Amino acid sequence: MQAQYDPSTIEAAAQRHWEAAGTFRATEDPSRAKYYCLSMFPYPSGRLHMGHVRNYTIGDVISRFMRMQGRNVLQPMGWDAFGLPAENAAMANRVPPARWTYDNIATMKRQLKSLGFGLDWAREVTTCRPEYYRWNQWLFLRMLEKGIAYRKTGTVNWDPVDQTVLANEQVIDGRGWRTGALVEKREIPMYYLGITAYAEELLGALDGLGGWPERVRTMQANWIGKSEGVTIGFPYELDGERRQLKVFTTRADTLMGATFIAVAAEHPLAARAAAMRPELAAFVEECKRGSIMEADLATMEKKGMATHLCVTHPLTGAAVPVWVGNYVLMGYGEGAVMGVPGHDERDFAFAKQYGLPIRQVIDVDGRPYSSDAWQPWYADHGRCVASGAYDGLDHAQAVRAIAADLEARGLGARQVQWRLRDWGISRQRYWGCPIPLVHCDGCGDVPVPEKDLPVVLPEDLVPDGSGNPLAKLAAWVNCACPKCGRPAKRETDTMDTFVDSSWYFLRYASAANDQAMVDARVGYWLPVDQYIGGIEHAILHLLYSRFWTRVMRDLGLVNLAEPFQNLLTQGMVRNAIYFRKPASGRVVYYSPADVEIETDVRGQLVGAVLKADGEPVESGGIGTMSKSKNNGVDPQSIIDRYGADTARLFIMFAAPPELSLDWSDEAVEGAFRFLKRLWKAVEAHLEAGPAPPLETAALGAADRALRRLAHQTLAKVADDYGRRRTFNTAIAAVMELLNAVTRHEATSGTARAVVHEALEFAVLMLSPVVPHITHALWQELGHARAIVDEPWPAADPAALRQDAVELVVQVNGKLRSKITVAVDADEATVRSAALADATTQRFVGALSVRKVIVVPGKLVNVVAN
RNA sequence: GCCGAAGUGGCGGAAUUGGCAGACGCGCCGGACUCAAAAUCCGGUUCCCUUCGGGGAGUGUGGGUUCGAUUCCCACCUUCGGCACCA
Repeated sequence: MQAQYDPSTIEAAAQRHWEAAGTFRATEDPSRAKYYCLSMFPYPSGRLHMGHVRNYTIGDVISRFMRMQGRNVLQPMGWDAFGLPAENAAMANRVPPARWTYDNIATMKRQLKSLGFGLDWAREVTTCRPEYYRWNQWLFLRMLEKGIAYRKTGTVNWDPVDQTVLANEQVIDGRGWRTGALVEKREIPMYYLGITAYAEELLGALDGLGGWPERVRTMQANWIGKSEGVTIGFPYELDGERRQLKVFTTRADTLMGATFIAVAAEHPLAARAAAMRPELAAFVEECKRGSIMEADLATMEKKGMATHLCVTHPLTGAAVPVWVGNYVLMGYGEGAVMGVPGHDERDFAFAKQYGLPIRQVIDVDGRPYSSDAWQPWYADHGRCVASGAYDGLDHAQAVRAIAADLEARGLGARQVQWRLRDWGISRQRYWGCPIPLVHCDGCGDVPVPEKDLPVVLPEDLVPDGSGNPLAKLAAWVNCACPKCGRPAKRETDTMDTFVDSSWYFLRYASAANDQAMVDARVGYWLPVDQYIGGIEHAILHLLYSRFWTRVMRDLGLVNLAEPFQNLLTQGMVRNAIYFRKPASGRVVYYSPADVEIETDVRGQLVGAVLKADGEPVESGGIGTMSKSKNNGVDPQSIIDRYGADTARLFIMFAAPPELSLDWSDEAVEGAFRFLKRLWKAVEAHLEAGPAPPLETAALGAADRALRRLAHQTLAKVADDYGRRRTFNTAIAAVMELLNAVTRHEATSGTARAVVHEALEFAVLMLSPVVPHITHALWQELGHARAIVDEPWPAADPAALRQDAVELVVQVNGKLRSKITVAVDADEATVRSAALADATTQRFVGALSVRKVIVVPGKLVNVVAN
């Protein structure tokens, strides 16, 4: 056996074996229990980053562990290959997005292989290939037929200089990223998918997703945002016609306190009033500028302007002024809200600013109300006051009574409102799946017939930042109308890339089928048993996938509603941030690899200097690895230097998967050191010659203790991998076992036999995390079968047996002593043993014992005073 | 702003159902080996006090429940993730 651990040769050998044996090729086998382990597929951005390594290592550990548990494992991989970064790269390098994307895929695939992930590459999916996205188009047309997909206008960011639509991330401080021009909002026709029709089901089914983190279910529930309230009509007359201005509210009990109405800038009534007053028109225009992002809308200064129109209060008949408010969203509810300054904080601030009346109509436990300053309890539920017939009613009673009265007059109805909006999928971008429609002057929007699918995206265009290059390609745009045959134009919008990722997990199970989107194999593999990905996808991607799967169910294509049975959301990978801020000019960030840390004698950080010039740099704390902060670590550099196993071990050991993980060069070194120690421990054991067979009856106390630890560790590690998913504690437990093995006096034959068993267990238990070194060590330990095909070993109950157990003794809750009692000692025996203990007595002293609490197998607490 | 998390030694973290706070690893200190260094191995390492037996404090802050709280409850502070055209 090699005395030195040499990762590069053993990793190449292990990978060759898996490749040659087709180890990870998954085949449907109804006689075996399947396990579908899915990691979120990457966007091919260039090279793998540490977030990918973390994601895929977690998936690979689970896959390999489940394989050892006897499951028929499917672990596929693919590429989320459409998207904006490819267009940005195209502009920067004048290379078509397709070339850039395919080159990146080749690089990243090589990297994934070098990390030793057990992936079934025969099922690889690439979303920018026509054989994949043709099914996006096909299903979109089915949705159009069913009315699930439909057309309406939507708001986009418009760059007036480049004459192009901007993504939110291309808008920086309200200006276009390339031109610096002030961004405008613009209404354009788009295609939407009716996810709101599924809102009730998507919300209700969350309860059944016990394998998902509670926080993700809560976030989804809040996102869907079911609120039960009342739609209220405020009557008014316009052009001699009686109309109603509708608002939605969950606080109909405060209707008597409504002193104004605020409408969105895009509301028809605002447009109508603006036509008569230039200053209002200017204000409406101002509101239409600026961000379409909710975070910006929520934090911007609340502004308004009177329309000088009034509507009638539906209960009192009083005139209520209508204002335009920049904080009212056209997309939510009716695009208008009733202003109740007395009991809503935002309305209160608005009323104060514009001198609108503030009225108390809810009493909370008789607390004194003053309209001078807002108090948080003003928004609490209470009883109606100054509300005429409704005085004295509580929240629920008042809502019911007011809704009934409004309904009787035809001025309102109880209604369920959703925060969730329909999913706009049109993108005015080139590098995406073409929306299969043709615009004909005579026939309107005509779907491309199924026989003409796919509508293939040309792959050789280079975008220049001004508009969509597809629109400039006459040969592609101009076509014949499928209905009347006359000249027509293709739709140049492409689909949101979330469409691609909403069903790729189904395609893996139906790989290479060119006749259908999905086939019967979905029935065997789905649902996904374990899905792993970043917490940043907790809402959108997961919600869209749940929706899309239901649509396919309703179209009779699949027989399931929930695609992901268990979900693990992994945390971010972070690293230190260092920078200098020159007196003039921009902040410069330095890679932590180029910075020398200075510590005091306790190891506490006192300063940092740049290696290049020895001058100090400032510390910016710790943040997510990113290009902008220059604090990323290229996984390739770790693989090249230490091997894939060290990279995998470090990343799994440094933190539990759900928490963010802080990079540490020293800890990587530590992981490498552990693997060297493991190698050396096996080598030293084998050097001493073959170990005799294990004779359990002949073991001494020390041998029995080591054997017990080895068998206990088997159960602990299986629980950590399989149930708790705390890979860090699993690895720590094997480290403890290895520490015990190396400390063990292994001179006798029986001792060597126990050590041999413990080493085999350690190697088997580590094999999901570090598959290459354990592949080699397993061979060295004398096994012909590859370790990847070995089952998880069974613990021997006899090895776990224990006669005596140590208990903690507390006096008044403080640890004071320890006693050893027989494992089956009854409570009275334990109690008297604790009280008889000399150290316990010293602390009890003259105090009288009030109570003795015995927790079997754990502790005794003596309460005395 | 709204929604969701997380705060424990010098650092990453452990404590699984309310029961020994700090497992495991990093760093640091001391020692062995070496001409020397690296590598490796051994020992120590929460803080404060100590007559070296031990004693006291301690899990972001402030309160509460309990024989017992890192764990449960209330309020607050800080940091991080998402907010619909980044993926």
